[in-house]
Amino acid sequence: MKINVQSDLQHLAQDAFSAGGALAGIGSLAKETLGDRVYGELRALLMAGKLAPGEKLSLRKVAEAIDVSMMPVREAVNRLAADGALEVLPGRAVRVPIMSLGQFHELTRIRLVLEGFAAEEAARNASEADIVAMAEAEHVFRAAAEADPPKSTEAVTANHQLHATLYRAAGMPTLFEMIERLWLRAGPVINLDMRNDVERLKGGSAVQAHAALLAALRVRDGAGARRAIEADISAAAAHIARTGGLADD
Amino acid sequence: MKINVQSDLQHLAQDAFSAGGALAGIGSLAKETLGDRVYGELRALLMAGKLAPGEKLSLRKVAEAIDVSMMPVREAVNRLAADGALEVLPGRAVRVPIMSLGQFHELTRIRLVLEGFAAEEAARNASEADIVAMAEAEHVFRAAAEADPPKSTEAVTANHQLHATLYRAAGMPTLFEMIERLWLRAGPVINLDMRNDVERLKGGSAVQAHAALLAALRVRDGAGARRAIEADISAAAAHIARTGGLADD
DNA sequence: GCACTCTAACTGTGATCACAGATCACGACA
DNA sequence: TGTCGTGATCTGTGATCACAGTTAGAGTGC
Repeated sequence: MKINVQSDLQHLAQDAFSAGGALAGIGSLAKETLGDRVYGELRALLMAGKLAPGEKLSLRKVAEAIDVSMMPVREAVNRLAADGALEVLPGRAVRVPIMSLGQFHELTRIRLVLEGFAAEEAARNASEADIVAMAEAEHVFRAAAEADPPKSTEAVTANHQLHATLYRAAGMPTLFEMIERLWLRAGPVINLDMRNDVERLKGGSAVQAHAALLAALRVRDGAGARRAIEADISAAAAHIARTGGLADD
Repeated sequence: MKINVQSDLQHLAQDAFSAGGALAGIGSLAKETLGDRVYGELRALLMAGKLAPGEKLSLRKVAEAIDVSMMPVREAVNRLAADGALEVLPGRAVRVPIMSLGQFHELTRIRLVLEGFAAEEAARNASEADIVAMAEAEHVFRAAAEADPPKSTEAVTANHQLHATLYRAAGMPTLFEMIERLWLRAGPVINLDMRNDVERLKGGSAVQAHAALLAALRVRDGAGARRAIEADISAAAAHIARTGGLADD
């Protein structure tokens, strides 16, 4: 497991090198620090579920894997810990938090409120370009989910892109950040599940919810968009609560 | 201004020394790091509105003021920046974020959703002890607000305690943390306003909302509790939007 | 063969130093 | 007197070292 982590980190380090160059051109003109880069890489790893709950990280190992000193890693880990995406135990150890069933339920209820609100706002404010982008993401997601065998990684990415585009379209940056933070917490659980249980993708509840969402958005039906998102979240959460192997606590 | 900040920091450093000792006995048995202590002090400063929006901080000055090295301050500032409570500008500067009117409106809308939800949950789950604690906080708040001259600092503290007790009573720790983070962002604006415009306290809209809240809680009226909190937030936000001196952007 | 002890390696935390970029005040020139 | 340049100072970032506490594994005793 540790070995997998390191290989993942090295892999992402290379990706981030090129991706960083691309982002430097597109994104903010402000030069990003090394700490920002490490933060982004660890964040992507967590969001994609590449780091399993309970998995321990070592600042030195991570630093060596992506070829920087310990300092930027410390900064990144501290920020992720502030986000609740990592946990720094008093006993000199940092790990991916282990979520209990109760915590997962709470997270789901908050997601219903916050993402439902964002969906309703997005129905009012989304541009045509936003809706087109979401339709494309939905198309990619469905293709990946219905492939045989399902392309789980692509499905996870497309699913996130679909949701992120929706929430960004609400036009409330702070709300978007808060939701992203929730996804960061849920990522290890949700995506680990999606990858381990690809059959769920073929069930179609997600595809169905996404279709209903797009239909609602096209007629600016805020309540309908909220219902669609709530159905999507609830279905996924119910499945994970059953099979996610969460601690009883 | 800078001088005030430093004196505030030194003041809090002394307070935190004794408070830390008390907390060590009451709170988590895990020994807190220096970084945690600095984080708590800066957080308290921000929450109380002692640091004005736009005010610049210096890692070295803060470190010297509370007599630690730069490292714990770096960690604390990074965590606060992740919370959105501080801002690290690319151009080697860290400051309290300046909130625009639009950002404040967004923050208020999110607060209405999140704190309204928490109030509704609290109405279901609050214990008698919780309600008693809130009644006491309300009493302290009213006394401080109606005194002549109004004791603004005490009022701010009591107000926060009242709300915090309510949200904690919802029994959703993650939700509570998210709300606290919102307060941390709004703190510099809200409390700076409360201190500068103590007359608002005498207006009674807050006192009125608090009374309605307690009445609703006592009969487990979730919808009523939500309405009371929404009224409290809306009234305060409307006042600040008028007189808070927020940037137009 | 099993349990225990002790040590060596490893952990995050904190301090200190080096460095490049930003800032600001002082001084020179027009 | 006004404006521009310039260098001393201060900024956050990153690296390196020291340290105490934890952990895991090898060795020893039963």
